[in-house]
Amino acid sequence: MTQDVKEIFGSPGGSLAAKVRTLAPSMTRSMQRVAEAVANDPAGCAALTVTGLAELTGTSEATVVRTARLLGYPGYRDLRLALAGLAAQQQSGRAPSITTDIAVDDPIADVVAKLAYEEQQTLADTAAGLDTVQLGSAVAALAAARRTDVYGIGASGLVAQDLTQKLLRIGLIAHAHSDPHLAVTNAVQLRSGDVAIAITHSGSTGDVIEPLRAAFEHGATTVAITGRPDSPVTQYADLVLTTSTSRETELRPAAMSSRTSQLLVVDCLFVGVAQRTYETAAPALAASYEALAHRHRSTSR
Amino acid sequence: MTQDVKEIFGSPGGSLAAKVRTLAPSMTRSMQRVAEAVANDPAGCAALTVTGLAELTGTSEATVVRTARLLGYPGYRDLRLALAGLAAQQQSGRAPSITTDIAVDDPIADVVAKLAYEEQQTLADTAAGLDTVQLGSAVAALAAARRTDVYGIGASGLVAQDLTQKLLRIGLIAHAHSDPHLAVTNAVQLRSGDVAIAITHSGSTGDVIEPLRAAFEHGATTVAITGRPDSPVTQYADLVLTTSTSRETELRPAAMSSRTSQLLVVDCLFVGVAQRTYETAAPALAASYEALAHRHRSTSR
DNA sequence: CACCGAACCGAAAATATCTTTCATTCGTGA
DNA sequence: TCACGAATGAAAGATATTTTCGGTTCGGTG
Repeated sequence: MTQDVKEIFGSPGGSLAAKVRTLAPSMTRSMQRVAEAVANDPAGCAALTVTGLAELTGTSEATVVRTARLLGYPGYRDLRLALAGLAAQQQSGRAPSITTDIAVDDPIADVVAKLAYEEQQTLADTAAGLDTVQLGSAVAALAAARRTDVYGIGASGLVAQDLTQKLLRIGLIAHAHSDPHLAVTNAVQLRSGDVAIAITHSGSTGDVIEPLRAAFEHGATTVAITGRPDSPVTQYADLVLTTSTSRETELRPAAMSSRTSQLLVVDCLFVGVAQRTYETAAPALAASYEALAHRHRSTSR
Repeated sequence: MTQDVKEIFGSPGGSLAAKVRTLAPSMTRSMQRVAEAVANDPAGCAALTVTGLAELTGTSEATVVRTARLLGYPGYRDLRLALAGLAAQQQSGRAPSITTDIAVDDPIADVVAKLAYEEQQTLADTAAGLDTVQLGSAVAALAAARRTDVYGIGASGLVAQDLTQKLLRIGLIAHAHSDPHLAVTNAVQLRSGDVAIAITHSGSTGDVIEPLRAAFEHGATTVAITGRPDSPVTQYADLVLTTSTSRETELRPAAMSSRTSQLLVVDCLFVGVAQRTYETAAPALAASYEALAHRHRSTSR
C-alpha cells in the first residue's frame, strides 16, 4: 500500500536530486525527461496529477509511474507526497547553492571554492544514498572474513589500495589487485567466508568484473562498490554499495567525484569493521602508529 | 491549560493547529475528531488515504472530505499534500548537528552521517586555509614543467599516484615515487624548470623529504603539500600548500582527513593546470576517455 | 409525549486518479 | 537490411476521492 512515512520524510533534503543523478544513467530517455522535471521543480510537479506530469513532459502516465518506481517509491502517489515535502523544505531552508560549473577562465580562488563545494555535495549525496543495511552486511562479512581481496583499476585502484591499507592496519588480511590476471588467479583461491570487493564507477569494467565473478562462483561473499546499481558488476555481487554520480563537466571529470564518493564508502566500511573488531583493532592501530613514529624526524618546535 | 507548543514557537506548523482550533466550534463532532487527528499527527495522516483516515477516526470518507474543505483545501487530496509538506518542515526543523565523535557502539547509519559530516568540514577548512597565491604559482610551475616527480608514502602515496594519473591524462609527464631510493635516484635528474612535489601530512617523513631535498638542490621547483607548514619538509620547498589538520579520534585516524584534504589540493592543482593548458588538455582528456570506452562492456540499460 | 424539521452522518454511486497490460514503435546490432 | 529486444503510450483495470442521497439523531414544538 502506501509507503512508510519515515521513509518518505526521513530523507534529508536534496537527496532526491541526488537520487535522480545517480539513477539517470540507467534511465531511458523519456524517463530522464520526467526525472529532470521532478528534480527541477518539485513544488510544481507536486501539484500535478500523473496525467498532468505526463503531458508536461510529453510522455505517458505509464512512464511517469515507471520513473517513480525507479526513484524508489511504490508509485506516483508516494513520489508526489515526497515532492510536496521536499518543496516545503526548500521553501523554509533556502539553499545558497553555487551552481555554476568551473570555467576555463575562473580565477584560482574560484576553482578552490567550487571544487570544495562540489566535493561536499558529493559527500552529502553519497551519505544520503547509501543503503545502511547492505553496508552493515558488508561490514559483518569483512569483520568475519578469513581474507579479503579488493579489485580496482585506474582511479578506483587507488581506492582499493586505500581500503586495503586500512584493513591491514587493524590486523585484517587484505589484498588489493589491479592486475586482472593476478586478480583472477587469486580470486579462485577464495572460498565461503572470504570477501571480495570490486570497485568500479561505471560498473562495466571487465577487468574488475571477472575476478569478482570468479570469487562469486567460488562461494566468497562479494561486494560491489559502484555508481551504477544496475550495471553488469552487480550480477555477481551479494551486496551492492552505491556511490553517487554527480554531473561531470569538461574540467571536472567524473573520476573526481566518484573517487570522493568511493572513499567515503570505504571509510564507512573501515570504521564499521573497526567498531566490530574493536578489541583487536584498537591495539593494532596503536601498534602501527608506534611503528611509524621512528620514521619521522623529531619535528622542529 | 497549557498552550500548544507549536503556537508558542510560531513554527509554520502552528498555523494548521491554530486553524483547527479556530474552526473547531463550527465543526460537528465527527469532523472535530478528524481535525484533531490531523493536527496531532500530520505525518501519520499524510500516509493515510481518505478511507484510512476515516477508519482511524471512526468516521466516513465523506466526513474527512468535509473537514478538508472546512480547513480551506479543495479536497482531501490537497490537504494530504499540505500535510506532507508540514511533516517535512517539522522534520527538517530539528537540529541536525552532529557534534559527537564516532563511538564504538554507534549504529552504522550514524557512522555514515558523522564521517560524511567530518569530511565535509575538512574540505571547508582546507579550502579556507589554502593560499591561492602559492597554489597559483604551483599551477604555473606544473603547466610549464618539463617533467614532474611526486613523492608520497603510505596513504599520501595514493594521493601522489592520483595526482600523477591526472597529470598524465592531460598529456603532462609525471611520475609518482613511493620507493625512497628510486625517488632520490630520480630526483637528482631533475633540473631547473622541472617540478618536484612532496606529499606528507606530518611534514616529517624522511623518506619523502630526502628526494625533495635532492630535487631542491638540483634546481627544480619544489612544492610541499603538508598539514604542518612549519615542519622540516618546508625547508626544501619553494612553495608550500597547507592541508587542514582536524583532530583525530581513536576510530578515525588522522590519515582519513588528511587524505581528503590532500586530494582537494591535488584536484585544485589539476584543474588549475588543465585550465592553463586547455588547448592541449581538452583533447588529451577526450582521447583518454575514448581509449577506455572499449574496456567497458556495453551496459545493460 | 408524539411530531417535525434541520442538521449530521455514512453507504454507495459517480468520478477522478493511479496502475497495469499489451500492442506498437523505435533503436540497435548482426 | 533485417530481426530482435527494449522502450513507449493507449487503453483497460484497480484504487482513491468526491458526490449524492437517504437514514439517523437531536432539539424544539404543539
